[in-house]
Amino acid sequence: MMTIFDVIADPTRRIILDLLRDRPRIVSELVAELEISQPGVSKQLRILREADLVTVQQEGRKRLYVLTPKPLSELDQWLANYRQLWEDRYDRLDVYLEEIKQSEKEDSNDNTE
Amino acid sequence: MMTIFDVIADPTRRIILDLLRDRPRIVSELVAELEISQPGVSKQLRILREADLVTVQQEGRKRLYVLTPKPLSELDQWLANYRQLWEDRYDRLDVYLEEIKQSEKEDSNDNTE
DNA sequence: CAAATATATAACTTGACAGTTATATAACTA
DNA sequence: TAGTTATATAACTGTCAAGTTATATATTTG
Repeated sequence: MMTIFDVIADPTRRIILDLLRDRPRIVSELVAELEISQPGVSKQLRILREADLVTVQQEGRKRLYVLTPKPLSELDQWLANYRQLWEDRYDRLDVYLEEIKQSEKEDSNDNTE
Repeated sequence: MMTIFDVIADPTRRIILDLLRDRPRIVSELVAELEISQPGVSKQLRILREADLVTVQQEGRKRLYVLTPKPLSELDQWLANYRQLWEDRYDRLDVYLEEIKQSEKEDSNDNTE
């Protein structure tokens, strides 16, 4: 099965999600925007459906795809563990070590021989 | 080249990031935690390096890997476009449509024959 | 210096997945 | 009902990346 990480890794699927963020779309609209074949689009839509990132509304012979973004919150939760780290950058070991690395780089000029 | 989406899509790399979130580690420590070979770990570390998600500190013959989480903010920015959508769920078209879908499902019980 | 340790790189294999074309299914229309 | 439109599914192909083993590189130690 595909994790949410796998699902959003694909650029085509991200484009679809971004399009649906604006408004729901029928398949042919998505096909028009994406530069791949109609079956290719349907294939990605199936994956998005199985990940519960979209739902479908039958409209006669058309199908309206609607964004249901809730599963993205899982990604958000994972990210939350890191958010703090990149936000307050000043009392962190990694920054400290990077500074060391920088000064060592500057030193290492005379070692070249 | 690999996008940040590709980088975090791999479960091994996510484990490495999560381990480094706790504290910096030398390669052999990471190898001990992950169930793949040492070269396999080194390969993923290279990808994390190229994505600027980690930096290395040479410590004698050991190498200390340190998390530098800033590139994850790109992912965060992408997510930000959706966060609002799953948070306020009550005036959204998608929820409305999902309710319709639900009641239609309940109706379709008598069609089974 | 030789042996041992720590890590990286090279070459290779394999599996998965995105895209393709061809076809099926279903709904509307003349 | 026959034809057309809209979408999905099936079968196939090619690419790519994750892991492997073997080897190279670099550092420490006796």
